[in-house]
Amino acid sequence: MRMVRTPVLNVTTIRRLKAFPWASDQQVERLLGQMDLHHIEKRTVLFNEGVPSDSVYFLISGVVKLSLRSPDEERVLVSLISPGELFGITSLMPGMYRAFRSEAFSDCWVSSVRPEIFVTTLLDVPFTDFSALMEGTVGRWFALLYRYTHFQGSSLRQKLALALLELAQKFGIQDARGTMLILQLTHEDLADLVGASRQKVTEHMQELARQEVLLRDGRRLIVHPDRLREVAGLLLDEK
Amino acid sequence: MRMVRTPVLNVTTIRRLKAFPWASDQQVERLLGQMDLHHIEKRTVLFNEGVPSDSVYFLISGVVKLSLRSPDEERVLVSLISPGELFGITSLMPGMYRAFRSEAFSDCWVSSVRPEIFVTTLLDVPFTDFSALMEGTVGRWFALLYRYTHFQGSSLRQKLALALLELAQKFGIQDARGTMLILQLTHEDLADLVGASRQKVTEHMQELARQEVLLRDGRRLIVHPDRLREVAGLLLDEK
DNA sequence: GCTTTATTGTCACCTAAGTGACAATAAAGG
DNA sequence: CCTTTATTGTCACTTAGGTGACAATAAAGC
Repeated sequence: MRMVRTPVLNVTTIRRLKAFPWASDQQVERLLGQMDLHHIEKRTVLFNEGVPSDSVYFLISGVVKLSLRSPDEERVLVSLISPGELFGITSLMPGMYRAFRSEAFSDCWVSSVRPEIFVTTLLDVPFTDFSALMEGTVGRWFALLYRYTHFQGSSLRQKLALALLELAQKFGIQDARGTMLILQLTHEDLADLVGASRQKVTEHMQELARQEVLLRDGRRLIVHPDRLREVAGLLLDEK
Repeated sequence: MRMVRTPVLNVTTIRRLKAFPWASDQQVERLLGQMDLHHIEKRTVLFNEGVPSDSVYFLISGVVKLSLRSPDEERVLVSLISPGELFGITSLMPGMYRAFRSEAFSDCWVSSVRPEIFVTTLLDVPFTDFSALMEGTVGRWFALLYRYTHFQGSSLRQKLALALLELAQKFGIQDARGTMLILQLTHEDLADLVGASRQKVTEHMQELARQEVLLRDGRRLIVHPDRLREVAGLLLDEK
């Protein structure tokens, strides 16, 4: 039997980890009183991508790994979390699902708390207000991060589909034939967006048009989000 | 002479653009009273990467492009902003510099406001508190987005350098020989992190060791952040 | 210390995408 | 309408990195 000594979680620990440097001792103490402590063994999954976000986590010791599965079932390692870091912060935005899987990369001590408590303790403001503001501001960054992490391990074809999907959400209007992008994009713009050459984008766009994933009306694009999602290798419930 | 009609910027406009849906009419009105309005011609640069962040922007009409220059002087198109979106939100975190260049992709109407005013009007909380909390929570996402956007148009060698640089910041301790990563990483982990094959990572790691950008002490890595930055193709003042 | 398992090193071969070069269209400007 | 310029289409060729296969080490378990 392996002995595990429970770490002390007090203001001193928090200060040593350089977490929440702006918060007062009282605030930190109040927060600590409402956080619980878990010991997580290496390779244990804390949460999976796609599940509802209902806690904020704080890493006390060990290393946590954030990952994602790519279209070809490989795992993309998105980030490694070091002690003193918060993670699982999709829970600070309303109705969001986990974007990444988090699992213990080594044995860890982790503390968790409900996002409402986290916010109201550290900032004297109603959670719903804070949360809505977060979504309106940082939500866009998040969509970007989503696209870029999904680019990893994707083919040009899949990257194009992901990029067009994002454009359809932002610039699409419904049309009898699908979703029309109200935007004059050249193949060169698309190439810059997915990090590819103009020529290959031309080739793939023709291929996508041939397969009726999209069609061109002059220089306007009309796309089928469902088929794009399929091409991008996303499950139908994602995003 | 081209006529430009100044758009009306009132609560109705904001509601039509579906911006700040959570805010009350009074809040929106107070905010509008403190925002100014600019007409920006196509291709005009609003801000460049690397300059201090001192305003939040709101796009009323047109399209704004966020971009980045890659190691080989190409431009990476990071995102296209649609009407109703906020951008330039690095200014919501303390002391941050612009990560991307923003320029008008078409003729635009843009409104701007100081971040302190933005936050205190929409949320009844001191800006410094809000800003610090943002940094402590969302700041990590931002670092991730930074790495992923810089991956675009980089070679495996450069991606490895970027990834190791991030790891050095998180898991590095000073050592006589450089910055030691207190982390047992296999080449396979690194490969998952940069989206490459294990074999090629092995080859490049040896090459980097041969050029004394890093050295191995058993399974521990000791890196030279300055040389990594050079390999990654970052200017010395970046990050 | 010896066996087993994980990691690293190396190579030949394959493939997706980059590149240069140019023709074919389409849009824009007078 | 005609000219100029931007965009798209196509192709042959090159290249970075993926892949499979296996040997050489190193670490872990007993």
